[in-house]
Amino acid sequence: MSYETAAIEAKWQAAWDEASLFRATRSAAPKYYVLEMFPYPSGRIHIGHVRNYAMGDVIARYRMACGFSVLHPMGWDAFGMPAENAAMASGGHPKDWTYQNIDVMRGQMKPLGLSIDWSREFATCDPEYYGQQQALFLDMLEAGLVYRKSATVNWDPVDMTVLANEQVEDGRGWRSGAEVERRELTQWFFRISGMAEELLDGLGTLDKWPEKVRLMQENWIGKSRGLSFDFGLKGAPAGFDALPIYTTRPDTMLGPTFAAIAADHPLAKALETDPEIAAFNARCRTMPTTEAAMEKAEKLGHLTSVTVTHPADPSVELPLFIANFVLMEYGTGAVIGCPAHDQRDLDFARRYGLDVIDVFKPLGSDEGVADVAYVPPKTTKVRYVCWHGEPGLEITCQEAIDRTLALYEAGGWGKARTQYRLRDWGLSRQRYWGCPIPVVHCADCGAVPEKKANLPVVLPDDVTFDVPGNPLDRHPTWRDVPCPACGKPARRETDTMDTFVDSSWYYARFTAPRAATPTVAEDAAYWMNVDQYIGGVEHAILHLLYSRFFARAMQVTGHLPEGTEEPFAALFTQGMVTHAIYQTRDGRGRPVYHLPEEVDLATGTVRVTGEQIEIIPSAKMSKSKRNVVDPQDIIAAYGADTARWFVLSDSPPERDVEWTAAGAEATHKHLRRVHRLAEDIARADRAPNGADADLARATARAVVDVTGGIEGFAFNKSVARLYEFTNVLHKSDAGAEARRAAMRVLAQLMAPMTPHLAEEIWEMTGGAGFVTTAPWPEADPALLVDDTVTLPIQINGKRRSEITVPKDMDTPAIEALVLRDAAVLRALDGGAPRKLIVVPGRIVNVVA
RNA sequence: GCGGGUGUGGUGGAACGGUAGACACAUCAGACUUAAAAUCUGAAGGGCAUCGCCCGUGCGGGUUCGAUUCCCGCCACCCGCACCA
Repeated sequence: MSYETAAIEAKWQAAWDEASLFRATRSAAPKYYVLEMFPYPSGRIHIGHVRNYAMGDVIARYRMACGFSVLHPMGWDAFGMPAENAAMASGGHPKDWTYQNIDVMRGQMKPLGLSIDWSREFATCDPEYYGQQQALFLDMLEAGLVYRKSATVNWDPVDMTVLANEQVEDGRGWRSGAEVERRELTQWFFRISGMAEELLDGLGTLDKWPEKVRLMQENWIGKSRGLSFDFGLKGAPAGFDALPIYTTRPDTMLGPTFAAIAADHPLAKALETDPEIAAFNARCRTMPTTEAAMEKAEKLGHLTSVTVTHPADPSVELPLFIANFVLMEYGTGAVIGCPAHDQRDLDFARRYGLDVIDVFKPLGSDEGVADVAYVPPKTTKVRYVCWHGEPGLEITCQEAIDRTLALYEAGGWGKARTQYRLRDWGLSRQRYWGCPIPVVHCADCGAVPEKKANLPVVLPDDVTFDVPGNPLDRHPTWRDVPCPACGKPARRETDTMDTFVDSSWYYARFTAPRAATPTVAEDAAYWMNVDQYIGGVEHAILHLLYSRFFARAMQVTGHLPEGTEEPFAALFTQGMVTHAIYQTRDGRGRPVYHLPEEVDLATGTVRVTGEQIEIIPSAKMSKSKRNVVDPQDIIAAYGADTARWFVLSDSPPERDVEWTAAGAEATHKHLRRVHRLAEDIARADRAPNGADADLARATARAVVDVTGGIEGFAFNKSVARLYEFTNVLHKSDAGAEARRAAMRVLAQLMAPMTPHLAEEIWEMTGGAGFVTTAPWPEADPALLVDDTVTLPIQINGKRRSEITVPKDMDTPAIEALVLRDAAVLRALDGGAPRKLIVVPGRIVNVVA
């Protein structure tokens, strides 16, 4: 019998299915909830998906073998822009496109043999799902967690539509090429900032999250303590008496030389009677809205005729600028400029000829700031040149900050305040393919929540995408509904929800996916929280923070029980699968991307055209860059087990992995070798002999190491140990029964990674039932200890020799042996060692 | 720009502060073959040149008996930056 992957894999998948092995049920057993971030149905699965789900499956199958009642579901993050883009490009409907993609991708995933409970599958674009989301929204609205306010969007003046940041290229709309404007719209917001402190505190309990993710979230929430104060205003338009400011560096309050406000600041708008200011503000509003773009853009300002006066000393009068680097969304939309101690302020001051006042200097130096702002860590002790009448005060910046806060509070010039960088979550999207916001706008009653009885508010199917913009806005009838409050004709909200909303509670929905309420108390109580969540680092902030917010919001609204405020008990962030990008340039110098199979790497050319390619190494796989690898070919050629083993081996799971086609073949060879070995061992008839004990020890070792690798998310190490163990078993001349027993253990250890082959081997070698449900093997501790140990001998820190000694030999005895070692004698050349270090059980170092 | 990572042979990578390169890919040699494939066995960081030594974990410093690991300063690349999912 050869290793017929297709037949073997189909056989066992059918058998698992028949036995409903992966149907998650509440039971007396302890539960374990494994979840991989659900996929966006982009068209076909790519190798990154395989890596993600193979990892989750290892955990799920391992936990199942350990006796847990496992929940391992799968669904689809199905709303979003690509479906609308496809509709615009090809004339189809986003719904058809999405569901067809789901069918294709489900069809590609099932052959992988994942231990998924497919009975719980849903897509976020199912009305049964988003209807419950609308119910959640209404409850959150009632609980005061949702509100409306004005916010800026990217507006394409030619296409007359709102653009996502992604759709803005160099400040221009990606379709129209028109210069993008910022425009204000009234939009819905989740009050996530109100939970900033809780979300920050909660991070402290997440000891099974990567440190880096907690750090990133902490920095994102950005708690700071600073000074809140008002600048006085001179020459400002009527109604503007003061300019509120918040600064995290009150210790620099003696060095500001200017103040600046955002172009969208009310004061800046009021000054637009000056045509130059109007023009400057208009120019600012054509700048991209992303923080990265603003920070990188050239710092521009426009001097106003208004001046501000210092709160502690009104005789100090500073010029007021409107500046493109000040964001209205942050703080008060106005900043204090202290050039000596902020690089951005310094660049600005140099550009506009403003003074630079040193507030503090490094200890022992009288050097003033030139081109580089002096910004030491807050814990650094510095010399304050003149701190409120105390010259030469040598304290840390933090001490100076604290003293300044106290001084300003005492003087009534300002207030100490805690502030967060975290902004409220704008959820309105002016797009069709999303969850409709269940609100009706009534001329008399205002924004009225839809009645729960009328949910779901279903997206209309009869829409077209021949023109840009939101089809809901131009639908002839969908908008027209009676006001839920007064019954008069009113209009539906046509904005839909950010797709992040969909993915912020799906984990909870999986616990009762068909329920007529968002969740069911008993199911949520049994299954929550997710014990192991797995996904890409690119979600380290937004998705994970939003989910943590939603879990809390669902508690507030009674949809989740106590103890679920941290929905993901453990998080693992896998690395991305990257691949080189192959590109050429078109006539206008714009990049044209080529699929890996279209290029000839030997010559570095495109096969068909012979054009020379540029290779951009190691980039995130993306459809638009055409550097996506389809795992289908590997699965078709070698089977699912090979694909799974391949993506789990070699690279550590948290690390990005550069995909190369070579290697799948070799992986398959190994599995074939294991299969053949199992056949030999199953047939063999050989009496027990002395090697049985050695094999038993190697088996115990393998159990410990492979288990450790799985528990520690180091599947690559588990795989390496499995290779080693296979080699040992291959060479072992132990008796037939001993080898069969070891082979069964090998099957068990391989089962989470290559479940089909493992079942086949288990069956061949006389295992009972499914290897999938067989209890995870345990190692006999007695087999793990060796009675001798080999100690490397270092001379001056470099390995020169080694000795093998009994495990419990004492240090003086070891020292004596070491001093007789040939290499040591040679190095010492008759002299005595200056030092002899023996680390018991590990190493010896001779300092000559 | 800001926040967070990563960097080790030809390649993927391994290594509680303790033998750098486990395990594998690719390579080379041998066995089996008429031959090839498949399979099996073995070699291998670079160098000087043999049974010993030198150099080697992005770069430059430091701590230590000993540093891939800890500290300081750089460089390169990757992720995120709030309307991509």
